[in-house]
Amino acid sequence: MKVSPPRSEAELLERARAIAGLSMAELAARLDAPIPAQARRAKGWAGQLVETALGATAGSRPEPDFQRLGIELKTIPVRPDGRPLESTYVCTVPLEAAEVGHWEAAYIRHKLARVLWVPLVGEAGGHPAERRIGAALLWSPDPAEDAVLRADWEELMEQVCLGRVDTLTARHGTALQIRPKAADSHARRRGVGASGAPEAMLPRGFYLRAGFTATLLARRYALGGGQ
DNA sequence: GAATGATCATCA
DNA sequence: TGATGATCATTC
Repeated sequence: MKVSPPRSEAELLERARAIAGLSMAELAARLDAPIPAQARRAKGWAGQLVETALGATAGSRPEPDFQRLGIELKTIPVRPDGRPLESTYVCTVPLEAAEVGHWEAAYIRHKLARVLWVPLVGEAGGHPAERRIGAALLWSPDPAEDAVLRADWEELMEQVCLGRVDTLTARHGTALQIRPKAADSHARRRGVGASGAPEAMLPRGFYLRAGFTATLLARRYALGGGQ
């Protein structure tokens, strides 16, 4: 089944409302999509299905999911109490010095400028198909959140630029962290080595910590309704 | 291969 | 139990 891109923010939010309350199994049935037999084979399945249902366009290209609207779509697994089960992948970490600029122009900042969060409610360890689609939240970082992200990004990217990627672990950063992001631990990309010269290294990704996304998802209740 | 979509498996 | 590092599927 093919869904056309939403023409407006209102249309996107209406579509998100329309699928809220469905289980992922029910959404899969509507879209005539198969359900992976094993949970460990289903990484990314829910996210891609919700993309299809809402009419996202980017596929695996480095573009916003809703290009015309400048909105990024993120599904996020949450417990029934609303707390995220996992951290959230954002984008690849630029490992070559030439790619690094300043926060205002950073790709990750662009990517997080406007995000439609779609919670998928379920228990830890449950099959993704059993999760239920929650109420979506269209979010932009407030000044405090932007400041936190910026501070983390500057600290982390300084290390990258200095060729200290190998000393960076997921323990750095209060909201944003850097973790491996690859098919396996043998994958290699070009980056700034310890000597300052280009060197092959493990690709990394930026992830939002669960504590950060928990707070941002909770904001809707604090403000009395979100969207 | 490298980007997207993420969750799994393990250990502190 | 939660966080870290490793891994899985799909697309371009």
